[in-house]
Amino acid sequence: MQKRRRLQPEQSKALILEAAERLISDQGASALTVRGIATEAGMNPSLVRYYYETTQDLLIAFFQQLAEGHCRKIDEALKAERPLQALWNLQTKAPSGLLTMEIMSLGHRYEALREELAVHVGVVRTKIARALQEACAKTDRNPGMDSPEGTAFVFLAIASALVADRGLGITLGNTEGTHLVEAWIARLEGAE
Amino acid sequence: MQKRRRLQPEQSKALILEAAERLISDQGASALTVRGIATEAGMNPSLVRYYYETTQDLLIAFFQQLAEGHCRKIDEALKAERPLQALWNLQTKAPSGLLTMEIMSLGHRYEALREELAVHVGVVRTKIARALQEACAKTDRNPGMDSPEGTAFVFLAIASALVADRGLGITLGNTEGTHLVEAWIARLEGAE
DNA sequence: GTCTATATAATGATAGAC
DNA sequence: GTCTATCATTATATAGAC
Repeated sequence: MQKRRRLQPEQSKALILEAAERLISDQGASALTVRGIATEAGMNPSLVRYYYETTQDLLIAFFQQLAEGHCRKIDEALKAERPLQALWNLQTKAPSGLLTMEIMSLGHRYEALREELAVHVGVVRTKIARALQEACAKTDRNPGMDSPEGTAFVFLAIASALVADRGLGITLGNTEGTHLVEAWIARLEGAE
Repeated sequence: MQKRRRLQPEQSKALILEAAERLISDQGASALTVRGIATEAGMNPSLVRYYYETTQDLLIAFFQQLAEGHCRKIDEALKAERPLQALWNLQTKAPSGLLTMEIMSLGHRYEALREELAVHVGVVRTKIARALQEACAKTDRNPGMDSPEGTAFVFLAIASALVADRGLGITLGNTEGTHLVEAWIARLEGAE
């Protein structure tokens, strides 16, 4: 194998995590091997292990970066004119269709990842719950929203299912379900 | 290894599929190996391959059996006094928490399984959509339900998320989300 | 129908040269 | 920081004895 030109650690690490994301998205969690990542990133397998001792370490780093980016995008969406619709777009229009599902599956296998995942989901749901409350307060519709957390859970559940379906080629009811949610959002944000 | 007493093919096949279900539920899709199944089922690895040539063949057989059982349970639930609540119980009280998620992940990997999965999801959603229509017609509430398929999609999305959350130890908003859905069902079935 | 034995390939992991 | 070389383990898969 040809020697790569010497890179900064941060560059190599970034290449590794990008390769991991591509592999999981395209081929599923079970395709995530050290060798596969190395090939995908155009480097030697040993180099992957040099930066991440175990597969779980790599997964944790990968997920933390993903979660951080996700939180940033959520905070951006919250500043939009219609935050709920922006959040809905963020959660459903994501290009990496099955990534979330594969991460849950990996969380089933790796205890440490599962804990990270649980924390992140908690943060996201709390953010969305707050957005729901604020939308209700602003438009005076449904001002006594019974449970923002419960509604946030439902909101995210539908978005996840939509993305998973798209990844698996399932379509029955998706368009109509999307319309139901978007109509509900429009009503809540007084934009109908 | 001690020789097992000679079994009927159907018995051995059943043992294999049961072992597969336990493995996937407990340890995730990536734990599904011929050796793992054989150990779990108390038989020789070669015997597993005698009945199922490839892992994909085994998965297809496993899923078809699972899907068949699922359809049977749905049809039973449809005969209940409150079919929608019975369906909700069926979809959310399932003991095998992460099984559905793992199967979707496997579907990501195995093309043939993905197709089986898509067909089954279509059948289930259609059954539930019909139940929704009938419930509306019966109680004269929301008689012009705009989209039974869309509502069925939403119904199943929330149920799946609930089960996945339970498997991963995520709880934020689940209780409240459940109440939202159950109240909605009660209203639809005129049982409030 | 059940098992032993084995071939082949891929896995995670380690030691060490450069 | 990057690579070669190698190990033990585990995977799928076959051939054939009983």
